[in-house]
Amino acid sequence: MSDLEVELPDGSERHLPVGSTGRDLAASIGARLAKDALAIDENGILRDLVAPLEDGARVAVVTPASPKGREILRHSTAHVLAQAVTRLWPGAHYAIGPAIENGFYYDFSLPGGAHFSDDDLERIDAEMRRIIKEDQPFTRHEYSYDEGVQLFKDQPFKVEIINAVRDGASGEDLGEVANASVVSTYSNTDAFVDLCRGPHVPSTARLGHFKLMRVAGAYWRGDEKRPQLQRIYGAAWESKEALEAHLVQLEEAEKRDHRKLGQELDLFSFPSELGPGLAVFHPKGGTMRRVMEDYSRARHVAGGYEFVNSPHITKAELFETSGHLVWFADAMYPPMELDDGQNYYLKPMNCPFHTLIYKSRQRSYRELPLRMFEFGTVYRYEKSGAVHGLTRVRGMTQDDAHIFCTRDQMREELASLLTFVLDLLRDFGLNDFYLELSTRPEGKAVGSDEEWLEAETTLESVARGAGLELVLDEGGGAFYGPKISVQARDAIGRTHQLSTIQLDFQTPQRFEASYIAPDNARHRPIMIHRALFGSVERFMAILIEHYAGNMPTWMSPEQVRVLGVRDDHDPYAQRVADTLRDDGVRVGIEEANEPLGARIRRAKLEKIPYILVVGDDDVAKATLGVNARGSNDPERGVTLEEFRRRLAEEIATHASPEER
RNA sequence: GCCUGGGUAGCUCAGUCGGUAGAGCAACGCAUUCGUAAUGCGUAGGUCAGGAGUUCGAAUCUCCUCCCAGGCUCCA
Repeated sequence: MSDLEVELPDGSERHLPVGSTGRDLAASIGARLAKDALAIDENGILRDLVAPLEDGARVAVVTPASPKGREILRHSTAHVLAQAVTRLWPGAHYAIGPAIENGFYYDFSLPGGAHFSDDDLERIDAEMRRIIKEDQPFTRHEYSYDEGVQLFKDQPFKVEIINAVRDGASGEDLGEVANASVVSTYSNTDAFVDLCRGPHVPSTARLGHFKLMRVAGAYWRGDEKRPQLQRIYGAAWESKEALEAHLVQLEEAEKRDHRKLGQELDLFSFPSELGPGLAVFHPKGGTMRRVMEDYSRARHVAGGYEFVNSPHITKAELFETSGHLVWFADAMYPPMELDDGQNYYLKPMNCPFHTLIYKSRQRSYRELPLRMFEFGTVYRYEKSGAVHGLTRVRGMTQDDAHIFCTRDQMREELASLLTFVLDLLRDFGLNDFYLELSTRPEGKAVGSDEEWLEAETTLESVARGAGLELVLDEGGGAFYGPKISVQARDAIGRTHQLSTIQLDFQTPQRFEASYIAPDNARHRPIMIHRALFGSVERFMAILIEHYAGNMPTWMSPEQVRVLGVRDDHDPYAQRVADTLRDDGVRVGIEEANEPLGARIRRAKLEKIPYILVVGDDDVAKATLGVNARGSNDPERGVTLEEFRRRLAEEIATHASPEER
């Protein structure tokens, strides 16, 4: 009897009878593995456990607690969701249902234009658990395209997918497709059949650690001109523990939500009188903001930037010249028409203003690079459904600068800029970065191919020179040029787009900006747009979430609060506070009208870095009781001098009390 | 902009069948003087998001508008 031979991940080889399957392989390795196995990875392609093995293949058995295993679990759970929905809503159309990070979703169109409600999730959940209990096998079948179309004649979305694949469209974004020439399906015991590339778990009994999370609208194939479908999101994991850990993590993220903390810590609010996406900063949030801005200003002074200012509104002419009214009008507030017939616009960007400053007189090559910085407040008419806390607003302040330089200077300027950016972000406590290169947006860009190519290749080589991971974002650039963006991972592993650096050959041309070079002729400068925080509001939101509201001491609105044990200690508490205030510390005091415990509790809830408790011993010996944020045992008898020294160092190094 | 779900005191939330509104915290007043996460008593606080409708009567039912959340689309 002839054998086939496969290679395992550890390099060993295994012989099995011809016709053996992944399941046979797993069984030959061990009973435990056979029980765990969900599918196999054969030469990098995932296949069902019951698929016959290929001679000479490199094979790995896929188990649940692995990235590939989870993907299969999630995808299979999505199929069970679709089956449950079709049982509960006969005639429902199902579209696509891929595995996603932490779970899965499936898109539906219900008969008669019905919609899911939150209550339906419970019914669907119960139906899914029934299907899982029925231990239905997932069985693969293959058909020709025509057979496939016939099979799914009542499922228009499936037919559209089959036709799109046959017509050579990219299958990637469709989530579930056939391979080059066959339409594959998976069916369960009853009438449910789904178009799918596979693989799936052997049986629904292998599933069950899932939770339906929410229902949402989603456009068919992500296109807002196409019909909107009903999407159900779910989380799915390999075990009860893993699912619960994920749900706990969601709760953690919720606790860090800057909108919640902004309310609790009295930092900012969104009065409904102002409208969506328009925030006001309260004194504490205002202090935090001032500290961030002051620090940024100081770094920019040191970095050779000039400080400029520009108004919030301007005649239409400026944005006609810049191209914004052609390319960016969707995101601009409608114009105000004035008596003289002029249209005035709120500015969505600062660059045209800075360009005018550049043009205000003739420039010499000796002035370049010329770096102009402004905390520029801009207004963008975001779609009402897009605004989100401080991270997506309609009025925001950018830490915006434009650098005018020669082509020869461009590369070096970009390289030093990247160092400048990363240093600044590190000073705010972010350390884990990668870069993203966004290239020319198809059909929405100005400038010649040569210019774009030069800009993109220059940016790419500078990005590579930074030694960080670089990810390509095809077509994600601005209409006037490509960009590098710095992405940062926060304390709980989420990534945020922060700084953007954009290269722009277009604006100087459109405004006919020039400089006189050593050859005594006019030359065109190039322009670099860059915002390091992105926007002050958004950056603050990210930091609040990164630190869960426990801001490093230098950024805390109130750094120290002094509490006397009894009211006859208040004068000493006041002297301590005065001394610290003279040191430049933001210090508060709460008089002894309430029990000490209550005052400490309040200060803790406000996340103040240091609570100083002073009583009889302290008055006698000029000492303090130091209760640091994050610590459970307060320190007694610290001299005022010692505390001042420690605090000054902590502030200077941007450290937090938790790090001590 | 679109889909789903929301909006009750400064905050977090109850409010039954349609019968004109309640708690805790916060605020304010008085008392309390205390060594590391909630002292006691009292007072005040509401156009139930706004408007229209149904009804003898609306926080509650219907419609419209505004705002919020989660998604989609878009994006810093």
